[in-house]
Amino acid sequence: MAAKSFRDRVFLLAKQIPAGKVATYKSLAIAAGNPKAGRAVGTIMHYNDRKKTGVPCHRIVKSNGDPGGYLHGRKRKISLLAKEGVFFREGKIDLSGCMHTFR
DNA sequence: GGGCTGACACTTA
DNA sequence: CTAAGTGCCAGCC
Repeated sequence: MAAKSFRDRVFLLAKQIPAGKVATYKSLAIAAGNPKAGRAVGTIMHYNDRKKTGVPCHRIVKSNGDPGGYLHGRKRKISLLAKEGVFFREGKIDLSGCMHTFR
């Protein structure tokens, strides 16, 4: 029962992200196999929340360090990340020390 | 099956 | 540096 769609791969990768770390939509898209599917990753997350998939979608941020969006509210996402140990830089996420690398 | 939408990324001004 | 526009992809109706 291998992954069927892009969506499945993205979720599996997102689940691998440990607390206190974050991955960019771009990184996820690349890890999933499509470096240009950054927008698709965001779309997928929007139609699938943590309650349904069990994926910590709040750990996914934009490539420029911006928190991006969240179906519960961007502020909620920032709060969760901060509690998990992610460092923030003037409202932006410190990717320099929290960017998770897939392998 | 086709068309619209969208939690992005990149380039140019 | 910021702002705006364009291009990309997958998912959903």
